[in-house]
Amino acid sequence: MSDFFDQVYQVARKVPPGRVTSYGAIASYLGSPGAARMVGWAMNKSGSQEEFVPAHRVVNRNGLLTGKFHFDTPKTMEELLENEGIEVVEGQIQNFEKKFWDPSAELDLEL
DNA sequence: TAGCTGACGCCCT
DNA sequence: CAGGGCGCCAGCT
Repeated sequence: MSDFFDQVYQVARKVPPGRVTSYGAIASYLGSPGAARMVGWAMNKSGSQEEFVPAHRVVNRNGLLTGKFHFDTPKTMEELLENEGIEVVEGQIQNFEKKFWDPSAELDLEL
């Protein structure tokens, strides 16, 4: 089971509330810097997972909510983030640099 | 079965 | 400074 996808889900679940990470960061953490696309694709499949996956805490390296349209409504992602104390304007996370949570740095490759 | 696409990222022109 | 193209791995048609 523990495939690229599962790894992504596990890391995504480890993202603390009020923090966000990027697809590339997760991909790099898993050992495939160029597989950022897979992370996004995994998020899409996250709905099939029995365990909830905070896909709203995963954005692109630009801090932009690129996948907000994949939620029930385009506003869902923004609301979830703002609900955690993250300021979002026009799908863009404010102070993204400060909210950014790097698994490679925080988890220190424990996985 | 083989090919295309996909919620990204970085390099090159 | 801006735009376009290639690379990544796996799932879906």
